[in-house]
Amino acid sequence: MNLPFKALSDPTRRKIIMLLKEKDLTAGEIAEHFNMTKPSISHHLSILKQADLVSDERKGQNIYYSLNTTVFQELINWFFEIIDYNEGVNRDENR
Amino acid sequence: MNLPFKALSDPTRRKIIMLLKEKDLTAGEIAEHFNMTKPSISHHLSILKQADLVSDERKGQNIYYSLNTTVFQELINWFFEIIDYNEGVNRDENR
DNA sequence: TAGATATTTAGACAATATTCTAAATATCTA
DNA sequence: TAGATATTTAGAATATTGTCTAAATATCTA
Repeated sequence: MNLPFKALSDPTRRKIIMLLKEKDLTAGEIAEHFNMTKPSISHHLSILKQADLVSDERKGQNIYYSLNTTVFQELINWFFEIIDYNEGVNRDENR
Repeated sequence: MNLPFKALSDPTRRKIIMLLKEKDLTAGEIAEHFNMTKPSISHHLSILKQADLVSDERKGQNIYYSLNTTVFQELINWFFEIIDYNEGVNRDENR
């Protein structure tokens, strides 16, 4: 749970996530949205990948990035725990 | 939205949140749970406070810290947007 | 009011993170 | 296979963050 939180702590990476929410994009297309070099964006993508928040797939010369919703679900569960949301969720208290 | 994400990126601060989820605690009681000096914990508390994730209230010599669920709700909404959860939420698509 | 307790503030230092340029790797196409 | 395009890797510079010690502030009580 540490890597995803670290990954989300940077605004550039959160913006990348917002872009990928709309549709899958190549590393180059992502870079176009930022005032930053491609190696820097590549580094951010690598951190998102390590955190398992995105996945990548090469198609010819391009590498397409896409969102990995699984870890986001886990994060949402973490937050629910904080605010003690427990309707419909398996919890000892409900048994 | 930047401060809360930054605040949550540190494991010590997330552990503090987990402690406060159970009950309000003084700065000293919080510090007892960590292998770290009190000034360091105080600094972490200050970051959580700036991010509006916790609030503090002095009672005599002690300062009690407690969780501020509002910002957590906003964070959950941010995550819902990512995974495109939109039941019961006001969205253009539903109009 | 002096001393004890709880906590924060200030300032320094080391560890991490972000960004850059230059170079390397992978793939496509003429 | 040579050159073009897309992307990553390596390494360095700078900025930010986390932690510490020492000192300051606030409150309580004898």
